[in-house]
Amino acid sequence: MIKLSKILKEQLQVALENAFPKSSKKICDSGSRLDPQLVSASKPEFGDFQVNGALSLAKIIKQPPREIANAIIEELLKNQDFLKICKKPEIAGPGFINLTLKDEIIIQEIKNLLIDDRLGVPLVKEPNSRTKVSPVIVDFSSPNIAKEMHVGHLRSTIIGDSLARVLEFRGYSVLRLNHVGDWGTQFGMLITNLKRKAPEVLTKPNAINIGDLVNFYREAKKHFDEDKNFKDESRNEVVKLQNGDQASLKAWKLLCEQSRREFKKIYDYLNIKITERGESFYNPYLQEVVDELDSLDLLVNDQGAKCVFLTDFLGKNGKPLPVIVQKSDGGFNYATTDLAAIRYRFRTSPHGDGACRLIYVTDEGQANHFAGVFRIAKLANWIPANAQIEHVPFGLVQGEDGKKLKTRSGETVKLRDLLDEAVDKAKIDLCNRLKEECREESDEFIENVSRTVGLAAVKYADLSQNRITNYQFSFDRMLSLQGNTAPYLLYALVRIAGIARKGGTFGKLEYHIEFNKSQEWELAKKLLDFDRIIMEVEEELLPNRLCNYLFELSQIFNRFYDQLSVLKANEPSRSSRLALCELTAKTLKLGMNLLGVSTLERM
RNA sequence: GGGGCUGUAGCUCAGCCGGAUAGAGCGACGGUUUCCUAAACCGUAGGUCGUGGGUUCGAGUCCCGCCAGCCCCGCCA
Repeated sequence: MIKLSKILKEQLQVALENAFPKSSKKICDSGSRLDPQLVSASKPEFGDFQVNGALSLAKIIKQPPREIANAIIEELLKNQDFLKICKKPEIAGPGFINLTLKDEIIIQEIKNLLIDDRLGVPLVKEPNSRTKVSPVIVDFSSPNIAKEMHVGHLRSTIIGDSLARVLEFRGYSVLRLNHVGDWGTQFGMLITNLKRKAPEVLTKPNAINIGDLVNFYREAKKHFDEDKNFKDESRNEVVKLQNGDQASLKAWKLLCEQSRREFKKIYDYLNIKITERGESFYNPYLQEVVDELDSLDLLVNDQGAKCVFLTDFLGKNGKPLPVIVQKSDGGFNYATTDLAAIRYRFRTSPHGDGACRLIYVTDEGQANHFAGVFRIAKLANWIPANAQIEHVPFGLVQGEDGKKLKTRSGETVKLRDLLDEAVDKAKIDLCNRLKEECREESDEFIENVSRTVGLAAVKYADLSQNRITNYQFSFDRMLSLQGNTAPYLLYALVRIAGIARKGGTFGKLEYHIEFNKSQEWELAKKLLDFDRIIMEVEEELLPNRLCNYLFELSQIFNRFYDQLSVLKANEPSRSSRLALCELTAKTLKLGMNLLGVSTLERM
């Protein structure tokens, strides 16, 4: 319905300018236009849209709001195009104008959506366009090599994937980057341990697996902390690695490959596509970054470390915040890598990605770090004028006690274990219900349903909450069959699939549609709102807006389903209701797909 | 000390660029099944939007102060 609301906005604008030419000209001369403030109605009894502009314009125009509203309406009534779209506008309250769409317009819109795979969501570029659209980069997930993924990676992975999906659907070319921790001092001890414990892995491929590797990490850490010789050797190993020693590089590569294989299992399980480009990728650019900052006179040598002091960010004691880009030992740190990454990602090919928008999905704790790094990138002129760079922060995953989520024994929860537990619980619920309902289903059905429900529950629970706040993780709540949960949405879809199985025909070419019940109108109007929501998610990068919409849609559908029969209705209601079912299913499927959630026909 | 985020019903949370009488879900209480999956639907109860000011036709929303919780603040990421 965004097309319609654009048309209405333009008509209102014209009406406003015709009604108040003097004020309008004044505003126009100052470079803007009078804003009618058209928004969707806050309540059904106010119609479909409300115009708030008359209230705030009262001061500028120097007339009471209701008079202004009246004048706007008079102008609107002269416009034949407007009269085709809306019923007679009404003034309400202190000066709101309520607009209600004509029935035939809504029905026409529903028909349009039924044959539109994009459900009204515009493409950012034409499919045939030859001009290359610069990519949007979504930087998300980013686990560390040689460690297992844990809860800490959950939100970034799920939210990042969903945002990437929405941007892709809008037609952007999206580069999903996994900025894995594949470089740094920890590799010294890992390689040392590897060389001591299992020298054969350097000659034979695939001689270790991640389970061992994780133990290796623990072991290495222990030796490093306790054994002085080991420590020295590790430090030496870091230097060898950085200097490109062949054996060390081989060991490093092996570690990365093994890790990568293990990460891929999780991404495949979650149906998430991501391209690995670790920190090490930017190694060749680190010195350039420091040199360039130096040539711009941004660097200060402080206690041996090269720092950029940010005068508009205050650190301790009210002094400018220092950001270290080269340590006193000559090494680089994460700020340097992040700067090199920003520089590379915005630079044009072949020396960069040529991105137009850069999105970082990390926890809120890194807000300061990114603010500082972004500021330096701006000072160094690495961010093109039209480009956007954004940190998309999210809150902590907490247990039901409100503290950081841990296992019963107090350890970090492994991502794989968490997903398995969700699927197991979904399976138990499913089997109980099958028993109660005396249903017989194949093992394959049970496995598929429990996996889909379990993973959907985990993803949806995370996405359905405003990402900025801390998120209280609860298997019971997310798997609950009531409320704003994945199973509730999946169930609405299953009900529609049931109608299709028992005689409903979807995918017609011609639709004859007539509505005469409030439940039909309410559902129809909700369906028209999908495109607006997607645009909003793209702009605000808040997937919970989409979840909210899908939940409300499911609620409205369930009411419709409960109170009106579809297959047993007489024509033309039967066909009209079938059309609503079809469009509801399309909308739910597309919406959940954009959340990265798979759907089911039966459950 | 400086900075960021958060504070809305018993619990978990929505709340759009400031807009009409602040919304869901869970939990509680009451009701609905010859019918397309009742995993649903309908109804009742529940609020000083942390707090004190300010801005204005209008503030949960914007600005300032305060309180509480979490996080960050030079060689980890």
